[in-house]
Amino acid sequence: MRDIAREVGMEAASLYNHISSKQLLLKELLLEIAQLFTEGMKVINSQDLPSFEKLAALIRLHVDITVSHTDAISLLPSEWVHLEEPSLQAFIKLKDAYEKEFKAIITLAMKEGQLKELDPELTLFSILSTLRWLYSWYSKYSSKDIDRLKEGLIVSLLHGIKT
Amino acid sequence: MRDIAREVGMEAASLYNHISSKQLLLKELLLEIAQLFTEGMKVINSQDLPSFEKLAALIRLHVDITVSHTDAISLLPSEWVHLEEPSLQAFIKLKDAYEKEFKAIITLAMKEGQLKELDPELTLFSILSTLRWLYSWYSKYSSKDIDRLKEGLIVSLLHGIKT
DNA sequence: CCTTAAAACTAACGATTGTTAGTTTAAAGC
DNA sequence: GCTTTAAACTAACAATCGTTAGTTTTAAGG
Repeated sequence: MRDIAREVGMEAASLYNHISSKQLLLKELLLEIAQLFTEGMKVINSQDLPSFEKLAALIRLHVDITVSHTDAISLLPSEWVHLEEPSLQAFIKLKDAYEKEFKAIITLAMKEGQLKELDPELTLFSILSTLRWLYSWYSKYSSKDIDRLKEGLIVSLLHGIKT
Repeated sequence: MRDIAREVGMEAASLYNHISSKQLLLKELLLEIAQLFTEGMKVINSQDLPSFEKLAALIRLHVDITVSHTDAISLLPSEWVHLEEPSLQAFIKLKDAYEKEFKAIITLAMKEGQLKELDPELTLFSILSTLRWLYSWYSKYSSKDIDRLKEGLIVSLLHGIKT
């Protein structure tokens, strides 16, 4: 809390005029981001798209959220375990639901012959790992290149890199 | 330190008969793993293999180290930033060298027409992200399925998932 | 100008952190 | 059986943690 206070130019105690606890601060940051993904998934799933295109849209969603919320999203992979109940359960619920829907799209795409018939779990894991680590890396792309990054990821993650 | 002590069944102070500081504990864990990757890369690079096969070998290397050192490797992605000098510089040096060699193999594979001519940096990032997150996920595979996991990853990451 | 309310401050609390000092226990070698 | 040494213990330290209480400053409205 003293680090945060220094960063915003006040004393640690003064933070408590704005936020009631450190734990609540973490919760608000993480659940806000989780909501963004949940809503993005909802929008994409409501559209009448081929499942392969839904996967491409999900990749673009991750890039967009990463670019617009880089700081908060850098906490997501490692810090959510420090949430306390009931926030922890709420977060896990959103996370599990998101991954379940993501996997359902992958499975459907495989059934429809748009993807190779591989292990859907491994495929999900492989795509999500890359998208979750984006924040630590995307800064090498200028804001103008974000679209190129999106399409590059779609090729890498979906079409494959082998000739 | 008290948590670690409880886990090994002794008092926190007793740990100092075996290790001189918490910081040194972190350093030994992380640098040992970093060495494993560095040596693995050296072995693979010394072999006379097509660059595409070197990439497959690197994927197998990551799976092997993840399986054999799961606990220590789970610290690698997020905790290395807490290393103090000079260990921090030593670690970064190994990390940078590893990524540089990995990228060189990717670039060569592209030049030789074994991979599509994509952004090598993005390709590296995409592969490494997945391999670095393996630890949080591979436990769903039984020890007999490790070979299947390796080959599944090679397909996903290199050959691509699209039909 | 005076009042009021938001938001900063200082000072300190109890808990926890990594670590040290000094002591006791356990096991091995002569 | 005595000595020695490794490795456990208890007790406590200084520093840092999140947080609270009480006070002062700042700025807006009547």
